[in-house]
Amino acid sequence: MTAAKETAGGETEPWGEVTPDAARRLLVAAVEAFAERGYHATTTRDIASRAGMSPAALYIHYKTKEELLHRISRIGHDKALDILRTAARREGSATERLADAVSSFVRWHAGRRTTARVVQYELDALGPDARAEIVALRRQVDAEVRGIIEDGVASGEFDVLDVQGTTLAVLSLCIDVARWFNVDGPRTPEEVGALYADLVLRMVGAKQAPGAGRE
Amino acid sequence: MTAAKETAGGETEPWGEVTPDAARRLLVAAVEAFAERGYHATTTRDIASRAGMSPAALYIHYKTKEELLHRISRIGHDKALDILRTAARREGSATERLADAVSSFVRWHAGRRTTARVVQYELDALGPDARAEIVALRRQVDAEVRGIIEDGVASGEFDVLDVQGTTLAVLSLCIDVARWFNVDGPRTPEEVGALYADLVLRMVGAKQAPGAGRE
DNA sequence: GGGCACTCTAAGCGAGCGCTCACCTTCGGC
DNA sequence: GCCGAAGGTGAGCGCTCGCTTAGAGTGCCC
Repeated sequence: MTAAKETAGGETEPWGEVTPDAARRLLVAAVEAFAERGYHATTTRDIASRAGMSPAALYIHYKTKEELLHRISRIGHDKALDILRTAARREGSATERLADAVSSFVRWHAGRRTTARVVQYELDALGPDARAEIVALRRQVDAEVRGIIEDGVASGEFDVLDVQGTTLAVLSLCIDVARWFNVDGPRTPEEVGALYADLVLRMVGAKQAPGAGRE
Repeated sequence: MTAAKETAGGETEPWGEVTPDAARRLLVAAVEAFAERGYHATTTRDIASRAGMSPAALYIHYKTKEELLHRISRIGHDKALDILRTAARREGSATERLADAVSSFVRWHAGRRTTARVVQYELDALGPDARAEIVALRRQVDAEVRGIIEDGVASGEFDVLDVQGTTLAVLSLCIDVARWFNVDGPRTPEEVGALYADLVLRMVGAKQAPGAGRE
């Protein structure tokens, strides 16, 4: 009642699982700051002031600046993995599932670009233990995409020489969207998602798009 | 005579254009440090000690730490642009030129990964003026690739719906190699270059590889 | 063989960093 | 109406940062 939900729109509330309200405000401020300037160029004073608090308040909710990055990275990777799993395990042909996976994964990287940027590009700033945890999640991400491609090869839908290499390329293409996507640019996340789904289906030699094809 | 050339092998001497010997050693040290830990996490003391000098020696050859990054970024972008121009302006079909451009561009990003990483991922650490200069070079990079794709569409070799979007995706795919490529990994830069050339030809709907095709 | 330009070092300055500590609120339970 | 837990602040500690300064070593020109 003191403060209403502040996020604008769309899908599930982004950082709803971060429970004390002040902790969530700090975390959102950290995501913005890390995305804009990078982890190492961001100061704890900057994060706190974006959240409307004093520098000391940060340490009531987080032990260190690195713990903030760790929490952000963990939640972000969970979300990314969830998106891919949902697409990979739905009903439909491998072609449909791959197109769905790529377009939704790309939509997330473009639409939630600030989060995705931190999640994908600040991995090296984590300490060894936290890094290992995140790397394990990334391997699961890789496995989901590889699984769809393997299904398509097995069913004869796809024509792929190097499954692991192609998986890597597909993921790389999607992830890099967080680097170049510009909110003020000419493309919407949906448009980029549709374009990329088409490009990826071409990469795997699919017989072409499920519905979105040219005439 | 006191100290021989130290680089191992291949192509043109990488930082040969940096003239006082000490300035080159500092610049090479900075490339390594920036690539490993990022610009903001690298200290001037770290750079100087990698070059075997005292911290103050850096400021004899460079005004600031940022000037070092600027010089690295400038030389690196010149090199990247040179690679693409060479491929784009050789003789041959659009298919051959695109395959050549992608495979050589990818070979550079994988083989000179440390340099490429700094060049592609530390742009935001530059000040407005230096950034503007580099962004102009990037537009030329984009224009070279777009030119080849437009040629292929005009000649009927390629089937592309969104030329600018596809150009962006091709470049994005190549650039991201600098993020994930691992020197100790299972693939050589040449293998990745060949794989990526094949994938890109598929993306543009080329009638398939010029020589490297399956049977 | 003295002067000078060039290169480099030892020492350290002011600033800003991540983080801590002593203390002050607010508020539900009894 | 008092109490303790939870959440917050202002001040500041110890440290390291980018960068500067005074001066030493070296080689080349005349």
